[in-house]
Amino acid sequence: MNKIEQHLKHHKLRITQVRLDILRYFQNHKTALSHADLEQHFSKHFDRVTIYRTLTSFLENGLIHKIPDDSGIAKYALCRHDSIAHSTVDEHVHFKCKNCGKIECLHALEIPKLHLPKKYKPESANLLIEGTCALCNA
Amino acid sequence: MNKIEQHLKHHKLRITQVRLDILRYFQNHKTALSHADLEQHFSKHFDRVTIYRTLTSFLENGLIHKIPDDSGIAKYALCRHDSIAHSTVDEHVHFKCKNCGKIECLHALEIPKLHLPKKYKPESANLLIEGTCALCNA
DNA sequence: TTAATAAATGCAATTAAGTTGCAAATATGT
DNA sequence: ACATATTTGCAACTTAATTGCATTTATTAA
Ligand SMILES: [Mn+2]
Ligand SMILES: [Mn+2]
Ligand SMILES: [Zn+2]
Ligand SMILES: [Zn+2]
Repeated sequence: MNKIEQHLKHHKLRITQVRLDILRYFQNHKTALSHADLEQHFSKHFDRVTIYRTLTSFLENGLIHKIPDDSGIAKYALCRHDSIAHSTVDEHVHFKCKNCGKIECLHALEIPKLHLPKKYKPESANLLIEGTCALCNA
Repeated sequence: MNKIEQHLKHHKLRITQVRLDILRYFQNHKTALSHADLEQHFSKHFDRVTIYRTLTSFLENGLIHKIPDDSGIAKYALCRHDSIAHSTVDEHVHFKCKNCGKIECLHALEIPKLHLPKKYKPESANLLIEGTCALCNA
């Protein structure tokens, strides 16, 4: 039982080929991925609906998170609680490059807590910064 | 020439019935609206494509802004530069209620500037806070 | 090792959001 | 009132995502 299989096990997901392959693919990419990205790469091997359902199962079981942007196309990236405990919701900033279009997780940057108007109860937050990324500025 | 007509004129848009009606509708609603919301209300009077194109023209001409959330369904709200100058990009926080589903602009809350990693050049930012709103907590 | 079973997959069909082309209608400036 | 560029309605189309169902597979327990 290798690392990736353990990762699935740990999140109570059955070990199947599509899950192993897509999980590894996420691990090898530092930028967020859309269904279309995965379909492009895996359509020879798996049905597009299976890819959708794989993303859904990863999302529901906390392996990945969804990153909203104004495009309306869902993008996902790995959660980083590679630690033992299945906890610590890691809320971090996302960066979208206007040049190359890629979205990155800035795990080092926390989203600052704001003082909301009376009676508003915050539970989670999403901060997306747009601009040009390090690579495109090089 | 009333207030709403002037608003359109000021943004170099021709004065048409659908624009007057939809602009007024935005002014009367404090929460963000989707195309579906507008279609629900206006389908008797205007074609759905016309409503899409009205939103696009409002967006391109700075009357409204688009608010990204994880639903993938585009929501829009009025920009508030009712001032004379066509400027001052007002970047503010948005709040989405997990109970009633409504999205509000928190114009009073600015998005804090963060220190990004080297070579990243920020240009704009979107912050969406989710939780329960004042009304749902009352 | 096998058998039982719950879960996952592939495929076809469907829903839903948004876009495009084009002819007809209309707003605006002269 | 006229000329013209813009806007509108309608039909068709694209794209993203979902659903139903029969088949296959992973897991657990005999
Ligand atoms: Mn992230
Ligand atoms: Mn707003
Ligand atoms: Zn870039
Ligand atoms: Zn609410």
